[in-house]
Amino acid sequence: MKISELSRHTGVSVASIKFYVREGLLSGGVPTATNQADYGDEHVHRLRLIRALIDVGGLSVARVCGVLGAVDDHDTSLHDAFGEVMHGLGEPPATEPPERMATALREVHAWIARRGWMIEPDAPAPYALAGLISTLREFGLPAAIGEFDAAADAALVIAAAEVESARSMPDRTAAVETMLIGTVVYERAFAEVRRIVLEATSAAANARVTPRAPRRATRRDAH
Amino acid sequence: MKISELSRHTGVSVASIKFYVREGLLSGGVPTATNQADYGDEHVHRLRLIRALIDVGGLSVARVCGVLGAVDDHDTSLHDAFGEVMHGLGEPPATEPPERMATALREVHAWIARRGWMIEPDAPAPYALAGLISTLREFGLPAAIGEFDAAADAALVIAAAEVESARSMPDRTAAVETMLIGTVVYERAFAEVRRIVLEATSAAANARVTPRAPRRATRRDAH
DNA sequence: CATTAATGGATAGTGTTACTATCGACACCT
DNA sequence: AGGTGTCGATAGTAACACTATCCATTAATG
Repeated sequence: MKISELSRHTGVSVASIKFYVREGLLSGGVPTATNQADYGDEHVHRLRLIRALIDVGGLSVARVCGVLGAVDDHDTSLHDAFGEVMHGLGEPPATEPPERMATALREVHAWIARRGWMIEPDAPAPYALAGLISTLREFGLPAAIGEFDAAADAALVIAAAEVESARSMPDRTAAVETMLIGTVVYERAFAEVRRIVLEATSAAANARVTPRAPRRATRRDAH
Repeated sequence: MKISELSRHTGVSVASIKFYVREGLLSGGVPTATNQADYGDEHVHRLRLIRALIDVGGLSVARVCGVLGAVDDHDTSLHDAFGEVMHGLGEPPATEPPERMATALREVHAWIARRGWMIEPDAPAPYALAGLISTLREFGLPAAIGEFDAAADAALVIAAAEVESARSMPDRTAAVETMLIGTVVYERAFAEVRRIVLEATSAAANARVTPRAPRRATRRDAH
């Protein structure tokens, strides 16, 4: 496959493909002459993965580069590679005053222990969650940790399915990629589900207050 | 309060505050002289809101401007303002070939109908969800719509609490702001919960395969 | 076989975003 | 009186993600 065909198959411009190769996200094609190289299905696949990470996950090119580095490093186990990936997906440390969220952080850790989960001590997610909880409280929302139990249960089911999908993959790379794409895409999917639910809830609450007679003119209807 | 004090209270540089005022995100202080203006608590609050939208929600300054415009427009109801906000939070339309995700879109709409939700027909979330589902399938993950039922139930509980919090606010602006901050921050919090769960699940699956005797040398331990 | 189009590799340029720095005139504070 | 703070305006900057151009070479086409 020539680079122009790779471009057409993936919808990524030739110039961008060259850019990704330069940046080390994508390996170059196999050279068949001084000015000719051959690209295969693995390039198509990798390119799709890159675009999903950038478009869906909102990662920077540099971040994608790091994450894919962990994917390609065959010396790490599936779980370790996945840990790397999780670490790479997280925001850079918030550099926030950690004492402001010390209470929330204790709650989060207690919650994790209560649920019996094993989390690496330097995982960024608990810190991030604690920061978010204290932000919510700052804005007057109560935000008890128990609110997340139902969300965690929902996530557990999907996570188990994802891990199962990944483990059933033919090779390690495919497994890591599956975890990766699952993490990024399901994460956004959860967010979209939440938005749908939120809109429905808001509409329902609105209907309760302004009940079932939409034809009755209000001040706003006239504007 | 002088601008330098406002800066110290919020951790936002004076130059950035000036920039936000220029861009219309933040109103200027009340001028007390040619070169003096007075800032109040509402500026502190607004600035925190802006930073939360940018840092937590990942919105661009332009997006924040639009969203805050809806917040400040007193001619829209709480629900309508919230709809504006949801619309403003979404990604710009994916410009993806919609036929590729037609199946997923039908499933999403059927699911929404089945759950009895009222969603505005031009809401971006269902399209986004459909796009994500077809991306998942493209990568070999089954992604049935029913997988999201548990997540939706979990979101429902929190959404109801959020709407309740918002409706109990003293004024409309505070209510919209509460919805806004809730949407953005809970969304990220859900994502972090998911990451914690995913890591725990991965660790548990790993432990099952390589059980409780980490000292037993494997091929990989030696590398 | 001549011509046109495409390729690889290299380097330089572009548009956007989110600030940041500087400036001059003026004002507050001690 | 003088040093710092401030306003409003304008210009500059750093990062990012491409995009454009160049050239020697080679594939594809008539």
